[in-house]
Parts: sequence; structure tokens; C-alpha cells
Amino acid sequence: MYTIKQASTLTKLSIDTIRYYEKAGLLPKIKRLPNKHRVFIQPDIERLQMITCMKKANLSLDEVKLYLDIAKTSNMSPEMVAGMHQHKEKVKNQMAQLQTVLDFIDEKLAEGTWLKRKA
Amino acid sequence: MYTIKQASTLTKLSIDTIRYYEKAGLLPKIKRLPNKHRVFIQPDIERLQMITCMKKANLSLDEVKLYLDIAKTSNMSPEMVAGMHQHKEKVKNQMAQLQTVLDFIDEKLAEGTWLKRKA
DNA sequence: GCTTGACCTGGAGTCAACTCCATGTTTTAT
DNA sequence: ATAAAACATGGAGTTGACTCCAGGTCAAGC
Repeated sequence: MYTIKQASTLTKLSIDTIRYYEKAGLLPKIKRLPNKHRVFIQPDIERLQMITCMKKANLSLDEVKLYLDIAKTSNMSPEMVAGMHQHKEKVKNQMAQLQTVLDFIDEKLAEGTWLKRKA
Repeated sequence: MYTIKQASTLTKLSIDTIRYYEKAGLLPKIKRLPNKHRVFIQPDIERLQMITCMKKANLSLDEVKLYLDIAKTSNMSPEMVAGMHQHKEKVKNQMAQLQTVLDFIDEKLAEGTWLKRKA
């Protein structure tokens, strides 16, 4: 059981962002204390972390919502399955691009090191 | 030698976006014809593609600019080297997160398949 | 010589995703 | 019982990254 502040610390999302995500329908019904304060439980924290992951995969909040909704549905329509396959390809593709960036960084670092050694 | 339209097709960036990147200082001086039209050469195209890669790594345009500027400098200050190491960790971390998303997708797809087979 | 098409510029407009603010309630410490 | 802390709400404001638009230039074809 966590307060919103604790949830914020755990997820590294701001308190406002968490409330914003709730408003946007990305979270399930968050429990409240009698005084209206939100109470976050472990699965809520994990969900927030998954949202962060998906955002890093360049999904919009709407897309994140869609996938999380699908995750709840036990039977997926063929379109959903197709959509997920498609998205999987997109993510793979993006990982390849990230690898390009890593290579670029390594190359530059190697150059830097080389120059340093030479000097 | 490419027109802006060809560059747009090659990079899948809109013409406006390419001009925007130029204004933002992410491109080197682009050659012009006497009639002021831009002429893109191969390295320009590659640079645009690298920008796309870096953006997918969740770098802001300012950060992209910074790294591209560093790439030009032959000797990097220790802070730059440190910054790049740091960023490398960030990118790696992000790849791990993407992997999480991939796993999530695979899991959901597996479930869907399973349910379908059962039905 | 006039229209068409591809390009130019400067600047305004749009959109997603926050982020901030004013105001209000409830519990806790003095 | 007054003050301070931690939360709440609704809505306005901000930011980054485009995207669109009005008005203009230039070269080519009819």
C-alpha cells in the first residue's frame, strides 16, 4: 500500500503525471481512503512501470491504453493480434536503431580515447 | 544530389520537418541552387537518418544537436566523454525496457493463440 | 506571355503530454 | 484551536516538435 508520493518515488513519475494517467484512463480504479486519498498497490506500481516502458517504445498514451486494454481482454480479435504483430516488428526495428546509436557512441568514444592516447 | 522532395521520400521525414531541422541547426550548411532550392547530398541524407535513429532513442532535438556537434569535434572534453558514457547507459537501459515490451507482446500473443486453439 | 509546379520564407497554429496553480479538505502536531 | 502537511479537484498554462498557410520566386511547357 503506497501513497501517491511513494508511488511517484517508486516509478519516477511526477505526482501530477500519475494523476494525469489516471484521468486518461490508463490505470484501473485506484482505491481511495475515506479521506479521498489514493492508495496504490503493487500491481498499480507495475502498471505504471509498464506504461513507462511502452512510452519508451514510442507508443502514444492512446496506444498504451489500447494495449493495456487488450491485455485485459482474454480473447483478442484477429485485428488485435495483427496489430500486435505489427507493433512487435516496430519495436524490433527500433531496437535495431538503438543499436545504431550505441555503435555511433562507441565509435565516438573510441576516437576520443584514441586521440587521448595519442596526445 | 537530391531535391528536398527526394530527401523527404528517402528519409520518410516531411519536407517541413527537414526544413525545421535545418532551422534548428541539426544539419550542416545545405547547398543551394542559384534559385535558392536546397540540394541534398548523400551525407545529408545519412545525417537525417541518424537524427531519426537518435530521436527513437528518446533524445530531444537539443540532445541530438549536442551529440552531432560532439561528433564533429575531434577532441572531446572529459565531460563530453562522461556524458556519452552516461547516455550509452541510458540507451542500453532503454533497450532492456523495449525487451520488456517485446516479452509482454509475446506473452499476450501466446495467450491469444492458446485461447484460439482451445476454442 | 501565362499557367503550372516545385520550391522558397516567416510566422501562426496545432497537438500530446505534461506541469502548474488556486482553492479546498482532512489528519497530525503544538 | 490553530498551524502545517499531505493530499484532493478543475482548469489554465507551458513546451517541444512539428504542421500549415499566405505570399513570393523561378523555370518549363503550351
